[in-house]
Amino acid sequence: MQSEKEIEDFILNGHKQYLNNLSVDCVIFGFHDQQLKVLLVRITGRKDWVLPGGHVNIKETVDQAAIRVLQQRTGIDNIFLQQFQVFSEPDRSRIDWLYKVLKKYYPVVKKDNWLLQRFVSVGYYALVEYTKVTPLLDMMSDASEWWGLDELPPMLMDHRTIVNEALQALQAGLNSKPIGYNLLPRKFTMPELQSLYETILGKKLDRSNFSRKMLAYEILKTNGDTRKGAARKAPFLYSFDLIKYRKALKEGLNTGW
Amino acid sequence: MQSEKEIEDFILNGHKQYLNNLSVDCVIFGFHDQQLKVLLVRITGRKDWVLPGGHVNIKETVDQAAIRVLQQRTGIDNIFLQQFQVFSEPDRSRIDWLYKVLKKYYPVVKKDNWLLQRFVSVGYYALVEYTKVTPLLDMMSDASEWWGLDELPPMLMDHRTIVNEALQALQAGLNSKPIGYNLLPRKFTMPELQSLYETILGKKLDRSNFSRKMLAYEILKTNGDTRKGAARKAPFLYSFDLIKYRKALKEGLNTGW
DNA sequence: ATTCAATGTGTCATATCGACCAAATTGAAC
DNA sequence: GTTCAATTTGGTCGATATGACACATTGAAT
Repeated sequence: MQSEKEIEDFILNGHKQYLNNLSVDCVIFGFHDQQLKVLLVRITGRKDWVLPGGHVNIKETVDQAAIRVLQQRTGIDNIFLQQFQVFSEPDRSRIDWLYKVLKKYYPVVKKDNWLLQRFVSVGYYALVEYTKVTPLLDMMSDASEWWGLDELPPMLMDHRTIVNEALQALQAGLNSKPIGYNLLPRKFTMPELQSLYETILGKKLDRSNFSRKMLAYEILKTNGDTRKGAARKAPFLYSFDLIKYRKALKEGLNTGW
Repeated sequence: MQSEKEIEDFILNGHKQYLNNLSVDCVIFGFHDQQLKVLLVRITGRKDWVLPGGHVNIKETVDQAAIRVLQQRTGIDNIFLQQFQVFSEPDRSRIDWLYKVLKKYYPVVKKDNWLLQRFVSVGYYALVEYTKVTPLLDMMSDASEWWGLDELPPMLMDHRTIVNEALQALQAGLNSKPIGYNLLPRKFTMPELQSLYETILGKKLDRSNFSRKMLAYEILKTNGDTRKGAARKAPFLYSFDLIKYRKALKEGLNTGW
């Protein structure tokens, strides 16, 4: 993926190719086993985890930088992502720590290296279909795994905060962003959709009423196929009617006024 | 406010004191004559207008930079402000244009000056009480005025876009941010509050139902004082019950779920 | 006294909500 | 094959909220 030579070049000459004080961090959400998960990365030889992130090329927008990072991490194109907040505490970068890590890879690195400056980070949350992701590594990381939101490992810098804020943004966008569409497989059952809503909102919803409401929006379509395989009634398979779905989201799925 | 010497120092040495690729732009909203207004600034000797903005000091957060800009522009402390989006098109900065303007002030400026780099800007919207604002100038601007949203003057770079996005963020936050509180004077009448809602939402609301609903939230308090001065029944003066108001906003003023 | 807008209250049809029940359907157990 | 358990799906119903009006009253200015 990245050669030693490329990394060396990145460390030494990255300041010419990337914006020097700006980075992106991505909270990648997936949904599995009725749980929201986030994809985290472990720095090679370290025990703490970080969010997948990266720098902004001088020729690209911040959104494009985030898309690039996500593509490199998950192997997926066309990921839904949403900018939600800028994180800019002057001392958020843990420069002393980063210096040690860098020095391990590239012993002659100097203290005035561009990577050891202060970085302001643009926070994104991304939604992916859990099963489609193959967590990928690069030379700076030796692990890339899904973690349940309730059992997150120790995370570096302010990354834990970023996850929390991302979750809030996700909750806030439930009725106006295509969250169901991007987090579920193309075909899904009503109970699966409900379970997604329940985990994001953190509360139980009435099964019967939920179904009625979703169907009333007319954003779902089905051809009558069912998901068999268990000793119970086989639930119908639905998929989103994208045209109507997008239209409905523009108005917002609920609120008056 | 700023001496020639200070400006010269800013141009020549600002790159040591401020982040080199990051700025803030503020859409300052006020409410007057039943209209939303934004405070714009005209560059000295130019006819186009820009949003009040500024650079981020290496020791401050982006929020603090925005607060500083707002304070310098309006003379008000404790302004409510809300980050809403990052603007990062690589060519948004109109560097050629900026070069000409700079050169006018400071003829020996060079093309590699830090101000002529690409800037990513964090967009904020701010809410102020219209009457409390005294638009202030600095040496780079020769006018600072309120403009109605329907009659904005030509604006430089992507600032018109930023205003549009800010308005959408404002609308989206109407039920969860203290918008009424920050845009209206401390005491206000029910018709004034309704008019604010109507202009932000861009539609008429039923008077009777609006009043009933607002009072039902129990976020308003009154001591029975009225606003006299017109040939009609004097409307009651209300103010927000901050404790209940904040609590209500946390839940959101409307939606189910 | 007259005018005018603000306010308070009421109604009424309709929509929505939440809670609950009944019917239908599936694989598994026997 | 029949029965059973689990779960989906659809229907009911009362309580509540909404939106659109109507009507009476108030109080300040002139």
